[in-house]
Amino acid sequence: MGKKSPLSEAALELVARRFAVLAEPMRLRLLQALFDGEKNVGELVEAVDGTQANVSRHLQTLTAAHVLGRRKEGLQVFYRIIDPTIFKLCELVCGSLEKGLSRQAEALAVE
Amino acid sequence: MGKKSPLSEAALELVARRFAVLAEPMRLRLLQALFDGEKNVGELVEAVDGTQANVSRHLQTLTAAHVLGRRKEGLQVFYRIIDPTIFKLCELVCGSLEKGLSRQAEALAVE
DNA sequence: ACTTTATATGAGCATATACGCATATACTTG
DNA sequence: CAAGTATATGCGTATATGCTCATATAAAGT
Repeated sequence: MGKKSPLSEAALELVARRFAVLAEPMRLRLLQALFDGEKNVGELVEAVDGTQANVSRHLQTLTAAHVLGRRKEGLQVFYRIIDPTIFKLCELVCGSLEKGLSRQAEALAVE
Repeated sequence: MGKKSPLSEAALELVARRFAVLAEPMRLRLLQALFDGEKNVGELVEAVDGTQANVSRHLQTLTAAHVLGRRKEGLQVFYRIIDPTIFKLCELVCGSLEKGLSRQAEALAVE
């Protein structure tokens, strides 16, 4: 597949949707909590300090987007990251933000 | 800087904000139009087939997020991508989506 | 100074979505 | 089958944001 052809409108909406899934602090906290492996909902609720209902909803969103995988074991449901690009995406953005912050730091130092 | 420490709430909001900036089809179209170099607003309006007002707003959003840079030349304003991570971010997401699509294609073929 | 051209912005409307509360569903155990 | 536990979901509300129309600003030419 080529790299230069412009994406169709439908493809752009998929890309946008993907970024939107990552555009919520609570969902990022969930992903962060899952960085070191699978957890069940109860553990996640505690890890991110949210309500059960809200955490559950965000987990649905991430699962529907194929970012997370779901595994049921008795009463509990375990979630895990199944999209390996998530790690790199977060690294890239964090790196970019660090540069931005050091830029700001410089500006403050100068003035 | 370490790679494993959990991000603060403030940092997570910055990361989320960054993803949110990329979570709109129109802004992605603008970025796509700028992939091969700087363009002025008029050219962008035509390239993405939007209204001047709307394009201008999205350009402000992207500029405020330090994704785009601005250069004024007479009556015209030229925008360009100044954040090099944008390219990699889009590549990663597109790659991930392609996998998703081929997964869907397989599923269709099987059933 | 007036007009024209390029870009930005204020106001209002429509839509999306995050959150909380309550309740439903699914599974286990007695 | 009743009760308890873990997770999901319907509903209402508040907030954010994208879009359009109209208008404002800024720079250039006459």
